[in-house]
Amino acid sequence: MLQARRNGLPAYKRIQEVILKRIEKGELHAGDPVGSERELARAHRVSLMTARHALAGLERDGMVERRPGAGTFVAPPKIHFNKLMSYTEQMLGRGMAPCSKLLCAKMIEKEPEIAARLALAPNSRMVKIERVRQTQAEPFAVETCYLSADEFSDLISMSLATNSLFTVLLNRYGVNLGYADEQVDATGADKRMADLLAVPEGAPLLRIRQVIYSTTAKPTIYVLGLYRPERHTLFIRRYR
Amino acid sequence: MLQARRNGLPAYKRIQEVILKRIEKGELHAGDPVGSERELARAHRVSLMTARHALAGLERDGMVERRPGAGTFVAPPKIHFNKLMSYTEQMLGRGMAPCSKLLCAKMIEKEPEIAARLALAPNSRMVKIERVRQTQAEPFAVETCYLSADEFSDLISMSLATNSLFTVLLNRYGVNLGYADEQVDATGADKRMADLLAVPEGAPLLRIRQVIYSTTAKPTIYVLGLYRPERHTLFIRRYR
DNA sequence: AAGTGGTCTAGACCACGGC
DNA sequence: CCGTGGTCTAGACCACTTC
Repeated sequence: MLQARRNGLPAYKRIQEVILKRIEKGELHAGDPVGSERELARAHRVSLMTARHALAGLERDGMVERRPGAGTFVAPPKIHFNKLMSYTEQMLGRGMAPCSKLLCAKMIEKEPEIAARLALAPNSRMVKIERVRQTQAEPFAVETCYLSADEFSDLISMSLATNSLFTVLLNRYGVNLGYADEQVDATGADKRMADLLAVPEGAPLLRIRQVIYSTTAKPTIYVLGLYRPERHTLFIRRYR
Repeated sequence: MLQARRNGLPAYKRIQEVILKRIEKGELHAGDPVGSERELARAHRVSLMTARHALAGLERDGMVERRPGAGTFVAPPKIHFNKLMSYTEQMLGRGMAPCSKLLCAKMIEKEPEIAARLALAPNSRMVKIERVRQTQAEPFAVETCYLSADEFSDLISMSLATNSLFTVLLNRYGVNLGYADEQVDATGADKRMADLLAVPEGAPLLRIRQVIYSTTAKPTIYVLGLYRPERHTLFIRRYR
């Protein structure tokens, strides 16, 4: 019969999308059976192996659980550990309104240490964007982003107060972000930070240095974040 | 022909093991082709789908990279991000000698907040183990572990100065640790910590609270760690 | 053009779970 | 017992990369 490939999609992906949509719509809840391999194969008129491939993929993504001899069931909603999310996404995920104040958006050069983090030549021009993150009127973080000026020159003129940097990068430049390496430690607030974050000078702050890579493994953004510990905790899950 | 299942192993796992062993032995290096699906199928006398299944599994585990139209190649050795490792394992992995000083190992009770982290009744008895971690003579962390006294009562009499807690748990109690949830923030050193870590009072410290779960998802150890930031940085990789 | 991975078929037997 | 997922066969066509 050969794959019909309506939608241009492989059969196994079509099956996955049907199941995902049913979960999304609320037709299927955690613990509900999603249908056996044989059922799905019959319903979608594909072979067993193809239905199986579809379910195996969903299991790998943590969407379903397969229990030998029993069936395949919708997995309980996962807490997203170790996920790379923009500030906007993080806030919305917690049901809060993202709110930040732009401190500066300008060109810099001769910052060889920062350039090195982005794998650029030592004296490369870079865009620097500094923002205070806040909940209501209370500041809880200062985040400073650096990007290559060559690639993202007109970023400084964009409305980053209202748009997520991630979104701008994707829509304006077609850059998809893939993963990030973070370096976490603690430091004391200097005078300026103390002022911006409304804490005493020398107060302990959580410092996160983050290099965000595109899906093509190119270092794209360097972020230096300083967080008030009583207002921001980092959650990590480690696996054996 | 039916699967012969010598070794009692499925064919695809046998194929995986053969490849993994060749990498381990140094016969195959990063970038080397591991053989095409068709080659492997012929060599192991299995069908294409089975050889394919073997390679797909290795790819999921990050051991090989598959490039359509080109072939399947040994993946570059991966840095172990977000891995749950004992202090001993971490030190050995960096080529350093693990060294720690036991401050106390005793029974406690009436610590409802800690008991709650381990999903125990509020007034449960627990084992408390407090250790200073150091490189040479320089202290860089204080780690305090809590475990259920019911299950691990004779832990206090064991030689934790020489043995990894992870190892003791596995060998003595048959407990296999699976994953951990960490909560990271910053705090200031109180008088006692300042003393133990040889820093000024109020100095910023990285604080990591960790609940370590067994492979059966049972909360087993609660660890409170305080780290000197200039001597200890946390590395995390986040994925999109 | 030859070879590779990606998708797919239409069957098969096995071990295991729940009734 | 019957249905489930887990493994496997012996073929096939497609899109792609490499030469």
